[in-house]
Amino acid sequence: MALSLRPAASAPARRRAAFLTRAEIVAAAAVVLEREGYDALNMRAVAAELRVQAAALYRHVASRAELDDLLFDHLMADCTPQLQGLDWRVDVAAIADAWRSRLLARRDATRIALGQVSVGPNLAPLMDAALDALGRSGLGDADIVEAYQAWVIFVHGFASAEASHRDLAARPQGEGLRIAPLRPEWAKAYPALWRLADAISAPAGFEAPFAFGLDALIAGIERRLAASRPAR
Amino acid sequence: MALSLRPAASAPARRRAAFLTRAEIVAAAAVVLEREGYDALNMRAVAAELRVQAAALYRHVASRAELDDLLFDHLMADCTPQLQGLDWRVDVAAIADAWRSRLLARRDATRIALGQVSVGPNLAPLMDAALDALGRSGLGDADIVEAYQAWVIFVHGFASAEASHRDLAARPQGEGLRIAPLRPEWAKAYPALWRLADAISAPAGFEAPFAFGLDALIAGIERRLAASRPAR
DNA sequence: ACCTGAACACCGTTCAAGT
DNA sequence: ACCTGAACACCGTTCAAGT
Repeated sequence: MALSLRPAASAPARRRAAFLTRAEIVAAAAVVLEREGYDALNMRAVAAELRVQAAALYRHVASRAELDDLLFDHLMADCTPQLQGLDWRVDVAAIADAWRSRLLARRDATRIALGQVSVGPNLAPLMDAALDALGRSGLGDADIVEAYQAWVIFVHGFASAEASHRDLAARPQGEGLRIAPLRPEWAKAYPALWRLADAISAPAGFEAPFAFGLDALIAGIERRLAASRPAR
Repeated sequence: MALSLRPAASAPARRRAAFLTRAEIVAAAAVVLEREGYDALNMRAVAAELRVQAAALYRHVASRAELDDLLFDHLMADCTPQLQGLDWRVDVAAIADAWRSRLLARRDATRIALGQVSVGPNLAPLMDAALDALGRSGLGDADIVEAYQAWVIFVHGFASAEASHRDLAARPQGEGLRIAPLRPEWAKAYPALWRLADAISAPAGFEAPFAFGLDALIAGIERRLAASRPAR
């Protein structure tokens, strides 16, 4: 092998000006995610974004799982909307809309959210706003927690379904093979499924069913309130 | 190297009696899943369960993703409950309960469901039963689809949350580090979160919030019905 | 203390060669 | 036609060695 004639053009990658930080790593992960998607997000890609070796990341984050945790919280930064603080129903709906919109606005955010369990500095104000709004309805603590669980599962579930439908629809055509090929012999056995299959696999939109579910949950809370204080 | 003195004791793994089949592969995948969990489910493990090389599987399934699809449908076999077919509300609730129970009864089923999009022979009757019951409410087709979407997302979302909470709680202690360590300085900034954090991270149970959400959705359908035929 | 270079175990997938 | 054996690319993670 001949020695390279060029000096140190692509040289030993001169040391970085400063040390790595967790925040820098998380921000780089967010860039990779937005640009290449979750399937391309890995420790080597994040390291390359920072012009660093993958092993260097482990000095600052414990594992890939922890990075995902930190990343998800990062994606939810400044998501809490301005609230009027008067009508709890309005606020609960506003937070749900903001949360859902953010999940859909950050590429593959719902795929990361799945393994997510910890509460970071960006998720905390969002959760607090939701719990506070639910509390202003007059519900007791146990009922607030129940309603919150149902509400947050609904918001995340809907965003996940919408995101994965959008991904599927955007496939190069042919990759979409995995989409339900309903079998002809089911026409008679499963008439309701047969009749509605197209509408289900290519829904007109997600706003309407989202609003339907959200309204139903809010109405459910109102009914519970009415039941708990029977007379006035 | 000396020749082995033992004859064909652990010999060339005598050929299988019959050819592999898709059904056999899916069943083996289900066995591995139940015994070792989703993290240990991979092509080599499924192949080993069948005493076959991993590459052999690709003659019968296109990819790991397709195997997951087939596996999920397999896990939902015979899940459709006996329905009275009279009151749609009762039936919608019964199907939701059966669906949720099955998701929770099959180890890591909710983790597979996430990528799931195709409709197999076991999912078809379940979906048909749900759509049929919703249709018996008197809703129009567009509304049936909306209600179904909200309903199925709620059922799957709840089962996912319950399963992942159960997994987390079952960790050897110490692995649970990823559970939200709320920061002390949040006590004042996020009082609602602070007050309810314990109840949220260690919910008393999932039956109650599940029933709450399900009732709310059914009540939401009733309200829509009432709105669409104002007088009788 | 922090990062590099090299390695290890693991996993989905392909492919030529056997039967 | 189906399966084996071997390989490839890839990924999370570890660790001794450099600075």
